[in-house]
Amino acid sequence: MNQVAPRKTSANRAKVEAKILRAAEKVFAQKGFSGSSMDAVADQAGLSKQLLIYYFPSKEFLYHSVLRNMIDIWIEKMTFVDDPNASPAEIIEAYIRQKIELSRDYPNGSKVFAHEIINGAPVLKDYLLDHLKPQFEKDIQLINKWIENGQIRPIDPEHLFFTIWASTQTYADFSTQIQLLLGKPKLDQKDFDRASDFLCHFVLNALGAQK
Amino acid sequence: MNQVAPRKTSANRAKVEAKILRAAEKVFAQKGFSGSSMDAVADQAGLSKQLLIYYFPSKEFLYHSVLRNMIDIWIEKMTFVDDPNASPAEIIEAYIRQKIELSRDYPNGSKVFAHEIINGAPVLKDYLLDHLKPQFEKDIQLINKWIENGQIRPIDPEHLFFTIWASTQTYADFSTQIQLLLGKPKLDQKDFDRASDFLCHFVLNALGAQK
DNA sequence: CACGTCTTTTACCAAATGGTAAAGTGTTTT
DNA sequence: AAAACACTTTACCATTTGGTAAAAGACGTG
Repeated sequence: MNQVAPRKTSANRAKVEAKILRAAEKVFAQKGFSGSSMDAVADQAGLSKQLLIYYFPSKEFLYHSVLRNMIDIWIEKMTFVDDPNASPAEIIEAYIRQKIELSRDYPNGSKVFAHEIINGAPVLKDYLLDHLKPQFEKDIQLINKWIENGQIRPIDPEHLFFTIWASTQTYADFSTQIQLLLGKPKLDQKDFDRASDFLCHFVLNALGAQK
Repeated sequence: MNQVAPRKTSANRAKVEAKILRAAEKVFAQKGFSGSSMDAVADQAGLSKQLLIYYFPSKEFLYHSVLRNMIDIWIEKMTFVDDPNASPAEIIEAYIRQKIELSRDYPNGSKVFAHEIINGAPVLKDYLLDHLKPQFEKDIQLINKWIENGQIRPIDPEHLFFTIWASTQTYADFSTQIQLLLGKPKLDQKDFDRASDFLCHFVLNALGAQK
């Protein structure tokens, strides 16, 4: 039957699986699903292709696992925190900062999603419809309420989200371009802070939202 | 029986090449370079793989041709029009609108670039350094002058560009997601107009730029 | 130590991939 | 009409791809 102690082998397996998922995330981030090979993932993870296949029996399963590993935290950060006591400015500022943190902390995850969406979201489409869209519509309503109450300027709430998503995720997805133009080999904490500060001021000014 | 002037064969070749480039753009847009096969491009163009290879002797050459085909118009639209008589608001509004038009008119080109940049810009890096960066730095200076003159609020000019680029290109690159959330099978002219209007108002308000 | 279970390696394989070679067809030029 | 050129098809090929099968090793438990 089942062991009481967390069976040494299982513990090991979890570690190997985590290592593989990190490696796969990196490879898929660069080349997308079709452009990535199991061999490349195995190399990146430091094991043989056959062993990789032992842990993840197919490329599709591996890809789905990578997505599943990120999707919940991802969608959570794409929706507002529901705090009825906070002001619009506070909610939006917290929102922007957490999105930038996501780009900083999970650049590969962000790129995997970017590939998936550019590709037409063949895998994530249903999930986005079921989980992101309802949240999105709720958040739209909240923004419309703010507009009705005169708390922010009247703007197109849908496009506000598209703009915030795009301009926060660009620090992950297009980091190469940004590094190139800033003349930096890599974006550091200061760059992300500047990005957050810029975007918060920018968006709050655009909305005419007082802190 | 046949035209003498612009050598019938050459004229035909130009047409076939154009057809192939359109097809390749579409395929590369979906899967990126490594994810695309010559077979897929040939299929999309409606000819045999061998014939495709006759016109474009290698996949790399085809990819480079696709990029070369877009890059100049692309970089041109990423830089300000130098009109010393126009106000900041006018320049920026024109800039945003032309970027949105680019997303509307060349969604596949935009996605090919997106793949290329996400991938680390292996092909375009040098070109961006040589052509985009100098223009970028010139435009930064112009914005700093506006700030000094009190024509717009003081903001981080670099990040202003990153935000405008991201939020205009998202209507091409992430159109799947936007369609999904707007509940539309395709973005139409009205959607692009709304996006332009939103972004112009949004950015000009954020900058405190009077029209 | 012998047993079953989990892990790793070795050996293979059919399909897809980018590409070559050359034969055949059509068209233009001399 | 013949030579020269441009286009298209057919045949082929080495490598890479995702994946299977099974043997060999590692290891804790009875």
